[in-house]
Amino acid sequence: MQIGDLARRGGVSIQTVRYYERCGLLPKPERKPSRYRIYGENDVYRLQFIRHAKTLGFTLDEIKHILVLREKQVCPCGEVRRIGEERLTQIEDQIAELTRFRNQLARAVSQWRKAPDAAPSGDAICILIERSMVETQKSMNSPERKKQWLLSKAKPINVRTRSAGVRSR
Amino acid sequence: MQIGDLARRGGVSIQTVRYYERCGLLPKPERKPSRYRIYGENDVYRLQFIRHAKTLGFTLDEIKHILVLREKQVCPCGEVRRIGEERLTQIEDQIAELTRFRNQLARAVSQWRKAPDAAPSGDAICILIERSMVETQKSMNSPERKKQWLLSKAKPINVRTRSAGVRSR
DNA sequence: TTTGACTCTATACTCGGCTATATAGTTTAG
DNA sequence: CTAAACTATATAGCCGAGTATAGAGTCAAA
Repeated sequence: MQIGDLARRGGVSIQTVRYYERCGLLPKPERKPSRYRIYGENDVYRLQFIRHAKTLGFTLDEIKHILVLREKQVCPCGEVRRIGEERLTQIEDQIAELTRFRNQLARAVSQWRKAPDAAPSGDAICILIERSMVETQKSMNSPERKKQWLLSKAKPINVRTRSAGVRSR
Repeated sequence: MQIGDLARRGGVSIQTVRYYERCGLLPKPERKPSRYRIYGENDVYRLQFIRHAKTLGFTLDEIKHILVLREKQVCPCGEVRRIGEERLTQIEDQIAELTRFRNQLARAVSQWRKAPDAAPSGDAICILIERSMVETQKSMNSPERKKQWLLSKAKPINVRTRSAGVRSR
């Protein structure tokens, strides 16, 4: 099996396969005399594993860590549980934060719906925003910044950007 | 007023002020003969406006657009409303998506809590993840990818990274 | 044999909003 | 006068997970 087949079956692009190899997520494969990479079924499986771990919110670094443990014959279950719990907490924090944000924005927007347009005058830039500035400034307590876990998961399988045979330009 | 004072009063770093100028969010200021930038009160106000629009989820591009309208004496209220509604919808979509994700992950994690560790064997990589693979694969409908509005707002005023006078190294 | 499909490496670019560094000139307090 | 504190420009880097491009080599069918 060569790289294109692996990419198709693994649901990623060819560049992604090579990228994963560079990152150490896929092992350096054997090569034909032409230097073409040769893959087997276990590589397909590994790609699917990576894909699934990604849908569970694991970063590539974390997945790599798990794969390395596995290669050292060490059971990765503990790590997996730990990361899972951690990610769950982060997601919940993020939802809470987004919800607070949504409420603040919703309050502003609902007032904007009622408010009439105002011609620009003086130093003012946009009275809608400026009004909501005054209103929210009291309640603007900024929580300290945490690392964000931007839903990397939503990305849906990423089925080959451009199908084979379409030459660029 | 020179750049450091503006930055302090506007709650951003000096580099950010210059960055905003490059981006067209702040006008090119007058200069002293030494080429030092000179600012006035309206620049402080403008910075605060930008900061506040950012907390409402506006991107710098959108804020710039509003400021440009304002400079052309066009009332930006319509745009502001439109962007506000749009951002609100996006945030709500994002919360919904994150919540779905949270549920999926929570299901997996709660099973991992109960499951015993398993020594690595055969082709398997991590049975915890692999098990949740089989279980969720049926329900894995991947919604098409939308632009994310990663809570740019949480960033809390960004009060000068390094206080004046502390030299690097 | 030639065309088209495939693959190779290396490098740069994407997104957004900054931040950091190097090097040089200016201003102010003691 | 000198040293600290400030400012200037230009350029590169960060984060994550890839994507894009250039230029070259390989392989199979008609």
